[in-house]
Amino acid sequence: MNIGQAAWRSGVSAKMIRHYESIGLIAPVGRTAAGYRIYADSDVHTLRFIRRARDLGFSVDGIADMLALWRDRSRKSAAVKKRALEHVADLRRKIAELETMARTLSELAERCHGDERPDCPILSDLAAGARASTLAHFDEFKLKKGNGFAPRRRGRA
Amino acid sequence: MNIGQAAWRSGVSAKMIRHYESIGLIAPVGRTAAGYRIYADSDVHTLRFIRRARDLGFSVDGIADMLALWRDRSRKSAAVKKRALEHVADLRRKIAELETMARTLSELAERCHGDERPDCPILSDLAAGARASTLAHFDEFKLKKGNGFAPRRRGRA
DNA sequence: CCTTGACCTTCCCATCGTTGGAAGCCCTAC
DNA sequence: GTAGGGCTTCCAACGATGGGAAGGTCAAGG
Repeated sequence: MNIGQAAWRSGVSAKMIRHYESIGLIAPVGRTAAGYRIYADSDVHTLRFIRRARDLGFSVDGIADMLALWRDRSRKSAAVKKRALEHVADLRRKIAELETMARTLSELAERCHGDERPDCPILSDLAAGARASTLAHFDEFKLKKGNGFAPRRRGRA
Repeated sequence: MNIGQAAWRSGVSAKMIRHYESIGLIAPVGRTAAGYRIYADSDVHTLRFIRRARDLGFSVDGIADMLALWRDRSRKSAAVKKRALEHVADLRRKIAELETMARTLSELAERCHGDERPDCPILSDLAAGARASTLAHFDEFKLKKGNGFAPRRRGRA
């Protein structure tokens, strides 16, 4: 079958199939005399695997790992589980991050009148700026710069 | 002060300050004869506002909106609240998405022995592929393609 | 005076996953 | 044989950020 049908059957767009081939996630498939890519059912199967992994939020690298494990019939399920749990941990981290944002922002919004008046704790918070999360970067910065960086007087700033 | 100190004080990297200027999020600042950008305390204040908004997950467009509201002293707090709550809704959507992934994946991982044996429900699930989330695309696809697209026989695929 | 080193400038490239478009060939149905 | 779709490749963009090169500038110190 052509790439269009493979895309349709797998749920991976033709565009992405070509992309995945170009970055080496999937091996190049055969071509017709005219240069059209030819896909077999097994290729569609692989593409569905990829689609499903993508839906679970795996990165391309992660998908590559999972694909390799899938194809390795002597794999240990421990290896698969490990990968999966690492990914779950990543997801949880991300979720916690977003949760913090959402919580902070809805707390601020709750305290906002939301009427005709201009005063609003949301803007006040943003304007105040220097708070916990915003202060963290000072350390990052000092660390990143190899330190010895602190409030030394800068030229004629 | 120079860009480096403005970056240090605001928590926005010099790189990003230049970037924000180039995309019009912040107005171009004055320059010395040598072309160095010159920042005032008020600029640092604006940069901190941006930094804080970014920490709350606002996109550049969102930040631009918030900045405009901040500067508009006749704004209605309702407008600010609306924007903020829209963003919270976006965050919640994202969180729900990630939650679904994490939950699915940890359920699968829970059922995985995680030992020397090769069989693993995680890989089985990925390989099965065609399930709820993965089937959704058929509709998307048909819709996107203007329909009348269904299983019509394709040439000699 | 000249060097050193930290700073600044612009410009290009990379990331990550995905989509869009353009130009042009191929295939099939009518 | 022509219209229309599908296929090909290549180039670009999104969002936010970082890395680095090549070169100008500034302050301090020998």
